[in-house]
Parts: sequence; structure tokens; C-alpha cells
Amino acid sequence: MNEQASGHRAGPVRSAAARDAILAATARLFQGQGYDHLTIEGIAKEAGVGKQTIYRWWPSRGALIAECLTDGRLIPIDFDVPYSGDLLRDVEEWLGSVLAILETPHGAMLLRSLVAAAAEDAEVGDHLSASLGVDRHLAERLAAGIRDGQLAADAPVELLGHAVLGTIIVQSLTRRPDVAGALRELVRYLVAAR
Amino acid sequence: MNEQASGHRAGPVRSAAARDAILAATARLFQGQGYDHLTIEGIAKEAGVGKQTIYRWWPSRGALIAECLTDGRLIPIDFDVPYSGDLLRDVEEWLGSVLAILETPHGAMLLRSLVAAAAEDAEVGDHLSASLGVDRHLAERLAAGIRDGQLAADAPVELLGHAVLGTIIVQSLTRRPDVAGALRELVRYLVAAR
DNA sequence: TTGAGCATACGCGACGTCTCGTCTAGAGAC
DNA sequence: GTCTCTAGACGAGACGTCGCGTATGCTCAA
Repeated sequence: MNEQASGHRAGPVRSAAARDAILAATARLFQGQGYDHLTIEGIAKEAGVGKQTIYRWWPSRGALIAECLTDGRLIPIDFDVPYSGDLLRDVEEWLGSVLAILETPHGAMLLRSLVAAAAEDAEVGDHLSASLGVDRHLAERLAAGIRDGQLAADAPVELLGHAVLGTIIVQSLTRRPDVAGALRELVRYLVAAR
Repeated sequence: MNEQASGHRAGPVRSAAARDAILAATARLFQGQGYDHLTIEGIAKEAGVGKQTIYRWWPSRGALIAECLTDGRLIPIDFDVPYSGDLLRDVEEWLGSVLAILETPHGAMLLRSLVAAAAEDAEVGDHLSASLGVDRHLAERLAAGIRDGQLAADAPVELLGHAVLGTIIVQSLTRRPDVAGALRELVRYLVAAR
């Protein structure tokens, strides 16, 4: 009568293959066509899966996207910030690798899609900045900069990370050219010795 | 045979009443229900107008939103930055009036809707930062701060404006509490004498 | 024998196009 | 001036399509 400690019960267990196929298809279609144009039926067909199998496990399109994000399936690269001792140089290098992706038309579309998804779904929003490495990597690197005396002790590192990410987003939403140059100028100002 | 220089032609001219009813209905529904849930058919019904009258003049939902933005129908308040001579105080006051709107649940939803619309439609993106007064007012006030010697001469005022706006957006997308406190801390850091 | 899985039908709502009939306002003849 | 003529805007809504989320079989593995 009692379930075992491991949580066993009668009947088959959730198919890892189906889960993986669904998430992979979601990521593929999301990157290929953007958030609008992403449909549950399209995902089901692409994954070779019944619609109900998706609805059984995910309540919404947003939840699907959020899980792809945490699985690292939407932003395959892990943007970590190098540590050479020179804060400005390291941050600029991080920025370069982020922008190298985001400045392609495909990357710009990807970012806008992520923003659209985040605006619509709270769960996606929660994971957005983390997935771009802003929380884990950039803020940490800035904090190290404070320890090294290269940044003011009262600098709000977390907020500066969000400010950089936010600037990228604004530039992207307003379809500015030369995002890279502008961003470099901004971080140079933000990180400049005070 | 030739049309007159004024571009006259036979037949009735575009109805200003219909245009106004449509834009007013769009703004009303946008603010009431958000960008998703905003439908052309709903707008037509709300405005007491045929669908075709909308499709005749606007190619997309985004174009409709963009026109509401430039008409000042979505963000009725014009957030201009005061000039007291004290840069930090003025910027914080501007921030306060912006956040007073954005921190209500309704305002937060409005901002997320604007971001979603901007992510989906380039035309909306073009007008987003302008409508929040970031371009016209904040950047100008920062520039005046440089003239007054209260901000570094090399400060990229336009970018700082986008950084503040971007931070607001990121905080909003990630559903952070205490946006106001965080933002105040950020601008205090950005505007601090160097 | 239970429940995950695939497949598919269903009602619903919104899409964007199209076609009605009505109405309006400039153009051209008188 | 007045009186048609006509292009085109307008409200209304039907149309086919698409995707939604739900419901119902049926198969198969644990």
C-alpha cells in the first residue's frame, strides 16, 4: 500500500526520451523562428510527440522555455568572465563574447525573443539574467574588482550587472546599430577608477 | 485629369472620429488587459468600428501601439526632469515620479506589456525610451549636469539614460521587489561626483 | 492493472481577407 | 450655383485557417 521511499508506484515512469525530444524541439524552434511563431502543436510535431504529453508536464509555453533556459539549451555558451587581474579588460572581454553572439541578426532575434518570453511569463524572467551569466559571472567579477581595489567599495555590483544587461536589452529593443561600441563605452565609464 | 497639388481626390476623407475611437480603444484595452489579450477584434468592438477600418490604416497590432505611444495615449504623464541645480536630487525626483507609476501592479504590468510589444515590433521599440522621457529629459538633464561640473565630462549621457531604463526593465522582468530602493542606489552611484 | 505515451477529434477564439450596402465629398457638366 | 457621378471610407460580418487547451481511444511497458 505504501509507496516506497524512492517514490515508486505502479505503471510506467516518465519517459526521459520524450522529455528530451520536447525540450530539444522547443529550443530548436525557438532559435529558428522566435518566440512568436512558437506553437505547442509545432513543438509536438517537431518532437514526434503527442500534444497531451506536453500539456501533461508543462502548464504553459513559458514553463517550457524556462526549463530550456535552466537546461542551458537556449544559450549554449556559458559566458564566464575571465580573471586576469585587470577588471576593465576582463569585463570588456566578457562583453565581447556576449556581443559576438548578440550582434548577429540571429542573436539579436534570440535576445528579443527571450525578452518577449520574460515579459509574458514570470518563470522565464526569473532565469533570464542568470542564463546570460550576469548574476553568476559578471557580478562576481565586479565584486572581485572591489577586493582588488579596482572598483569603489560601495559599487552595487549586482545592480551594475543588471544595468549592463538592461542597456543591452534597450539597445536591442530600439534596434540600435553599433551596440558593441556603445556598450564598451558604458562599461569603461562604469568601471573606471574613481 | 491631374490631381491638384494638395493631393485631393474624389470621395470621402479619412474619418478622424474613427481614428480617434480606435486609438482610444487600443489604449484603454492595452492598459486594462495587457499586450497579450489585446486583439484586433476586441479593439474593433470596443471602438464601435469595422475590423477592416483598422486593417486599412494599420498593418499590425504593433503599429497601433506605436501610434498610441507617439500620441501619448499609453503613458499619459510626461516625465520631465526638474532642474534645481542639484543633479542627483533632480534625477532622484524624476526617478521617483517614474517609479510611483511603475511600482503599482498596474504600472508593472503596463511596462511589461510595453516591453513585450517592443520585442515583437520594431516600430514600438523605436518609441519606447522616448515615451518614457529617457531620451528627451533624462539624458538632457545629465548633459546639463556636465555643464554644471556635476558629472564627468566624458560621461555618456545617452547611454546612462538607457542604462537606467534598462535596469528598470530588468528589475521588472525578473519581478524584483523594491525596485525603487535599488534604482536609487544605482543612480546615486552613477551620478556620484568623480 | 496502472499510467505514460501517441494520435486525433473537438469546440473555441482570433487571425486576416473579402464582400456587402451605406454614406460622403470632390469633380465635372450644365 | 446646382446636380449628378463616382471613388472610396465606413460598419457589419461571413469566410477559411490556425493554434489553443481538453477529451477520448488505444498501445505498451513496469
